[in-house]
Amino acid sequence: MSTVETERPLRIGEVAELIGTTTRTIRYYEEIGLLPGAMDREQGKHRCYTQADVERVREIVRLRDLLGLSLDQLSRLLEAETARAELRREWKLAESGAERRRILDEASAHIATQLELVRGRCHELEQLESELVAKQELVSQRLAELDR
Amino acid sequence: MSTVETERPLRIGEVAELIGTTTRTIRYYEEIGLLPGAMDREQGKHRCYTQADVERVREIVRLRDLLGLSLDQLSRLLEAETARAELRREWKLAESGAERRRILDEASAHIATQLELVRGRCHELEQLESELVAKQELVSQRLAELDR
DNA sequence: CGCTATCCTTACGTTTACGTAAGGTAGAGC
DNA sequence: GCTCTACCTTACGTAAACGTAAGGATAGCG
Repeated sequence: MSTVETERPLRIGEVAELIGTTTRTIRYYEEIGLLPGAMDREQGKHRCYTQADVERVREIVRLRDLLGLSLDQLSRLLEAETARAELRREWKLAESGAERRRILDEASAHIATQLELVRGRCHELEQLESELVAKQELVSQRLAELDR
Repeated sequence: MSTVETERPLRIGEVAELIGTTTRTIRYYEEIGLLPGAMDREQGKHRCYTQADVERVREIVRLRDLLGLSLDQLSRLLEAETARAELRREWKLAESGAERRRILDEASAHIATQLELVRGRCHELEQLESELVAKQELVSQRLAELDR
C-alpha cells in the first residue's frame, strides 16, 4: 500500500529530514543503544533505513517530547519493544502455540507499561487543565461583577 | 484557614523540603529570574518565603515536569504571572473599574495561553494513549485466536 | 573511471540545569 | 554574649543531549 516506491532504502539524511531532526541525533541514538546498530553494517559503509526504521525513530522522538524521560529511561522503556521487533521475525517461525502465546504476553505487558505511564501523565495534565479552567472562571466572574 | 501558624516566614531549606527539591534549585531559579529576587533582601541576609512563594515554586516545578519546556521558555510563559502577582497588590489599590478590568483581562489572557499549551499536550498524549489501546486490542485479539 | 554530494568516524565544543565544595555570616536558643 | 546550625556568595564541576569541525571514504551518476 501507500507509495509506489516499494521500500527503497533510505539514507540517514533523508530520514532526518523526514522526521524533522538531525543526522547527529540519529547517530547519537544509535550510539547509546536507543536504535539498533543498523544490525550488520560494516565499518565505514553508509547506514540505510527501512520505512519501519523511520517509524521507530519517529516514535522515539515522539515519546521523548511527550513523556519527560531521559534517553536512558526511554531506552529501558523501549528495550522490550526492541526485543519485540526481533520477536516479530521469530513470530512467523514460531510453530508451537505456547511460543506464540509467550510472545503475545510479553508484547501485552510491554504495551501495558507504556499505557500506564502515558495515562499517568495524561491525568496530571488534565488535573492541571481543570485547575486552570477554575482560575479562568474565577476571573470571568470578577469581570462579570464589574459589569453590574 | 488551614494551619494555626499564621504565615510564619519559611527559610529556603524548609521550602526545598516541602516541595521535594534542593536549595540549589531554588537559588538557581531566582538567579535566572524564574523566581522574583525575594524582592528587597539585603546582600548576605537569609532568604525568607511566604506560603504564597511556596505555591509559586511548587507550580514552577510542576510545569517543568509536565510540559516539556526549557526553564527559559517557562520563564517567558510565567512572565505574565510574575507581573500578575504584583498586580494582585495593585488590585486593592485600583480604584477605577477600567484599571480593574485591564488587570483581569491580562490575567485572563495569560491563563488562556497556559491552557492552550496544556490542552495541546493533553491531546497529543490522548492520541498516543488511543494508539496504544489499539495495539493492545490487536494483541488481545491475536491471543483470543490462539484459543479457538 | 572520475566527480561530487552525502556519508563515515573521531573528537572536541556547547548549553542546560543543576551539584558540590570553600570560606564566611546570620540568627535562634541558651 | 556565645554557639551551633542553617544560610550566604562565589566559583568550579558535571551529566545529558546533542553541535560542529576535520579528514577521509562511499555511492550514485554520467
